[in-house]
Amino acid sequence: MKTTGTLKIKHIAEIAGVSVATVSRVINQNGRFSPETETRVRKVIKEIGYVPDSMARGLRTSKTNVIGIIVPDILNPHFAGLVLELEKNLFAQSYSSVICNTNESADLEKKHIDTLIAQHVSGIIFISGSDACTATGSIPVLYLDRRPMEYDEGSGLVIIESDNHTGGYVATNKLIATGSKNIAIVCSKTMDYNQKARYSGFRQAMDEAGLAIGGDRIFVLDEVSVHAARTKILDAFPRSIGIDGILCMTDTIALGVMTALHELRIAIPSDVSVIGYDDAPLAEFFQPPLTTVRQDVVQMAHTAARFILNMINGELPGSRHTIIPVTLITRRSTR
Amino acid sequence: MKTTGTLKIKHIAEIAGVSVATVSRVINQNGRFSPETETRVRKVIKEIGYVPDSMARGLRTSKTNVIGIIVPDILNPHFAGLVLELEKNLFAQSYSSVICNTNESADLEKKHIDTLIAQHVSGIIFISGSDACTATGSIPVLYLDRRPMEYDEGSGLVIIESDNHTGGYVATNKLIATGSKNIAIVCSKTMDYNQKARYSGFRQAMDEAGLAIGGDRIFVLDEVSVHAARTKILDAFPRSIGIDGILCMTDTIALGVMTALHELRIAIPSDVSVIGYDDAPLAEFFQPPLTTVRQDVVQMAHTAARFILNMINGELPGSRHTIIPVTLITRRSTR
DNA sequence: TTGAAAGCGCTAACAA
DNA sequence: TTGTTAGCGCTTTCAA
Repeated sequence: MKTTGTLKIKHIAEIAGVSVATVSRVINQNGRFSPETETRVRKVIKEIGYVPDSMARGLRTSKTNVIGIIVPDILNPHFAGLVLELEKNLFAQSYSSVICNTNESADLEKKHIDTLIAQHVSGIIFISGSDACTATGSIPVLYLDRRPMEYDEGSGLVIIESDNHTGGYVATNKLIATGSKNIAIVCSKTMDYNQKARYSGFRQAMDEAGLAIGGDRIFVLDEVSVHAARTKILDAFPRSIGIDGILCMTDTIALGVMTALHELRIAIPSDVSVIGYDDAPLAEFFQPPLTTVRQDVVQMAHTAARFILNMINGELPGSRHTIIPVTLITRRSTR
Repeated sequence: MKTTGTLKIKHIAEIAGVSVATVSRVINQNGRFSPETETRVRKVIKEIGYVPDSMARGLRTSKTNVIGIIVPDILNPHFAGLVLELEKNLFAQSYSSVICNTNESADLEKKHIDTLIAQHVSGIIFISGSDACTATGSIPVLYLDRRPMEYDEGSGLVIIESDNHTGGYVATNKLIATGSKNIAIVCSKTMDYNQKARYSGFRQAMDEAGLAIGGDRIFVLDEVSVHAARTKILDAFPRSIGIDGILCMTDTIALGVMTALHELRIAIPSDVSVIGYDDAPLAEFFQPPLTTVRQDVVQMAHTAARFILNMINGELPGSRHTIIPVTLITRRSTR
């Protein structure tokens, strides 16, 4: 086994006593060739340790077996989990993943997309929800977890998301079932479609229970961070009256809320129940352990990987709009 | 701005009224061309949104501008941070990153390396500490954070790591300075070189203070996880006597330790001080906020990116063995 | 300062 | 069944 890379298809052809075309046919299993030829060629390839130059091949076929993954923030465990599972599934099908962290910047995202296109990636998975997919030409594209617009049959977009409406609904119902009546909600200024859906679930549950949604019980953060949530609660909570349950749009927010509540000497859950969203890796070790809505990251990524591969092969994805169920994880931050 | 990807250098040349060679020269900043030509060409490129085909370019130059990054676990915030910064630095220099998660499996790592080689990556950064770099042929390779063997001038390895010995040393000294005398240490069964170095710092500090290292105060975990740490402390702590300080090899371990201590109704830090390692994103929100050793992930990644690029360009890396300083972050888990 | 043209290694028509 | 050959889009001599 010599150092790969220096030998070309021409050498294989010469040694095997055939033409380069034949070697190519054997490698790619297309066209016809006699069994003897195939055996001879394969033998030479193996002996000599030949590996086709994926660059030349890619130039010729414009197929790379590389998938671009656009992700807003790989430090967020939810996205990291998605990326990890995606990479795992794709790799198992002989696809490489190029992960592009956008840090929520549209500019950076655009640059990344240009690079991916220049690399001729076979497909792009957007976890970012940006509408930059319009710039991707004819490359198969799919949205995972986030999406750029209200779902519309005619848009032609392929979307895989988790059941955010139900998530918000069951979380709120949990709060209601355990005795909360004056329920607050903490969300971020940039309400994306996921948060909107969670909010609509919240509203449905409140409506069904005949509970009012107080405008002064909707806390809006400038950004999603523990710090922002803590500050907001510290500032606004003392002025609010009678809040006995808080629905947080993410576990990160929930941690900030709980931290503030501790500082205000408000007991969780006896005074106030807190519920999060995502089931972050550490959520079970918060004080108290956090009741939260778990998204099925494995299933989401698995489905996305399958669908993008379908699309690359010119097939239809299993579905244009897939909604993955969520699970309520009950711990001790609710009564 | 049209859809990129379908236009080639030839189109730019036609529109700008020059030859493809000139366009290529402008893009690559080599050869000579008049300032007016350059301006005109750049304008067209920008207007039309042209991006060179990296495949064709790669075929021609046999340079891919892709770096492989081997990482054990992207879900670990420490590694995720490293990867994020690496990707950021590399992207700024027009390099793409292919992130390969090994899940600590040597088999999977080997497969990933084969793929990277077939893709003709320009270089590989190992965050995994595996010795699989021997299989990479003549591709520039560099170790970041972890390494496969005791440092040896003659090995020819390029290693960038953080100052683990000093980290263990200052952490232990913090414990000692705040009154701990019977100090325990929690590490994992698979003591890698980082943990060994932290341990040697611990030992030096203990020696200097004339403190004994009790064999019954060394807790060894089967794996690094909150759960394993919690279980171990719950089981072993009640049998140990007089422990008043605990040095944890990672923040994850520290969280498990603190959780167990809470359950055992042992107060932190008044009964026992706890100190962690890594300064995980959530460490400041633990109850109480965790004193820990922060590694300079940004500097580590920055250095690694610079060095691998050096090596790819046939230069020597800045140094064969770089040690990045650490910082003690004092919070309230120590007295 | 610029252009023409020869490939980089491979695949896929088209011929034989 | 096999071989010949024309490019894929780009960089880079070599000439002008």
